[in-house]
Amino acid sequence: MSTEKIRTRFAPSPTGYLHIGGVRTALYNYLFAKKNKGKFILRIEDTDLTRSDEKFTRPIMEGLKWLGLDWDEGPYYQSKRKDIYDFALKELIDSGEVYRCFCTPEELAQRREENRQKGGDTGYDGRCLRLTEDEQADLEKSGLPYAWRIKTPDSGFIKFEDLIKGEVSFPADTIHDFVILKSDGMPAYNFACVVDDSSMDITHVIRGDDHISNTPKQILIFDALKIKPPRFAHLPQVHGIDGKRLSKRTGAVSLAEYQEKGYLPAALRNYLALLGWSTEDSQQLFTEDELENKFDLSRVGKSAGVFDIEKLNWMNGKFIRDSSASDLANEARPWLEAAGIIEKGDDISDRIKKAIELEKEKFMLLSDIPSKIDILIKDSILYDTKAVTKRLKKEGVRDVLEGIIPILQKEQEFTKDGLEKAFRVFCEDKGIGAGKLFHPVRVAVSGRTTGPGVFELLEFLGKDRVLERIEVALKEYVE
RNA sequence: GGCGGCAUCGUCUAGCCUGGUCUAGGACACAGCCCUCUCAAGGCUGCGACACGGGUUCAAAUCCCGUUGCCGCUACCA
Repeated sequence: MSTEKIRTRFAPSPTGYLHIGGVRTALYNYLFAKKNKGKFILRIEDTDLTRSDEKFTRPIMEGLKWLGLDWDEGPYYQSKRKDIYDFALKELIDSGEVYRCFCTPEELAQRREENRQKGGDTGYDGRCLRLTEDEQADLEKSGLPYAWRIKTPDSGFIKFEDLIKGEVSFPADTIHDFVILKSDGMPAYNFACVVDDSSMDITHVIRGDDHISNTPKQILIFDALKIKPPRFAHLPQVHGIDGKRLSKRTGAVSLAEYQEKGYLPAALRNYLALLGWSTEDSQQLFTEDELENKFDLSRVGKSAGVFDIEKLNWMNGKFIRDSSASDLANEARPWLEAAGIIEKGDDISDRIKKAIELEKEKFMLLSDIPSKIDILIKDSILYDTKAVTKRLKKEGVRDVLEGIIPILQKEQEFTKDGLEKAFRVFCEDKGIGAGKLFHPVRVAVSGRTTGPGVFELLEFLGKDRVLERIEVALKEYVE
């Protein structure tokens, strides 16, 4: 065991919302750091001045926090670290590892297209490397903007040992001299990434495997800088149900959407952890501590996974059922307010918590809560047409309901046990099946065929409201 | 096209390194049954996979080679 202090990082670029695949990458970085008592660092990769926007950094950070992925350091912004990249570039200039390139992006794109048509190599042809010193000086004097390219070897192999994929090897001649400093003065991705990973002492680079072909380029930069590269772990991709990269068409892709739909952070974390990682016994449900203790990069799979919303839904319901009514009520506050079940800023009453407790096993999402408990909380209810037809517009219902009223009135305690006993006796006396009474009563007092057990329902509503609703039902719906 | 990665139930996966205990285990979904005043929850049962083709071996999901398929990269984007 080395005593090396583990440091991981999540490095999103602020060019849009927080993608769910990115969130999983962040989670794995976080878990790996926690598991090894290391540090998790947040770095914002905003070197693309045209696509980056400050307005995206906030939702990214809020999303991470919501999921419980708090970072130990940062956020560092690459756009504010220009001096560091310039310094590294200076080193490479001094050691002769880089050269100026005066080709414009347009020229490059055109040449690339031509080469592609011809079916040839699309990489940079190294023409600026062949510029004579005089030519170079002239071009520079003319004020033409230029970029810096790194010299890459044209024979041999670039290999590295990936913690997940094993040994990965690239023929060097497939990697052409690439730009490390753009003509606007900003570092290109691979350069900024290398300089930062090294200056931030990142020990393990854990990222999506769409970066695997960037890795040899980065290794080349590390080598040129004479720095030992970190360890790499390339995570398999997360795909949509169509097997392609996750896209809007195949479901929600932004973390915010899951939050808005009523998923619990703990459930999403659990689900995402299992999308690519597993324990030997295939354990499905984890507490936060278990996740941090059991997570292990060596047990991350190699193949891409499909994001399965059905399983997430099940897991969310599972976590909801395991939550206390009081915690649930607090988590559900935004939805309760939106539904008018509580006023903005009000305390959540014990009555609401009790209602949540009664219906807890039926929620899949937090957003399901209001529509399930409203019949218990609101003053007036809507009668479902189908429920009315099925249970109230039947022969004998009037007799039964009218007959039960005095029984209800007589009930002093109005507890579920007492009520049940009274109801069963009533059925016995009348010689009718329990269903003949229970079903109409449920619909009469709740307007629905579904909900808590009738006696829990009656007890919760209380005598006055029960009687009142039965009267309404009798008057409006029963024939 | 070139380069790279990947391949076990519909989906997430265990097993593969260290061949036999695998008539391939778990979970979601689906179907049925049980429980039951409804809806759920829960329990039980069922359906369902080693991509294909060659080797190696007494024995292969596991090792080797090839084929196919899928995905990614191939930018002065990250």
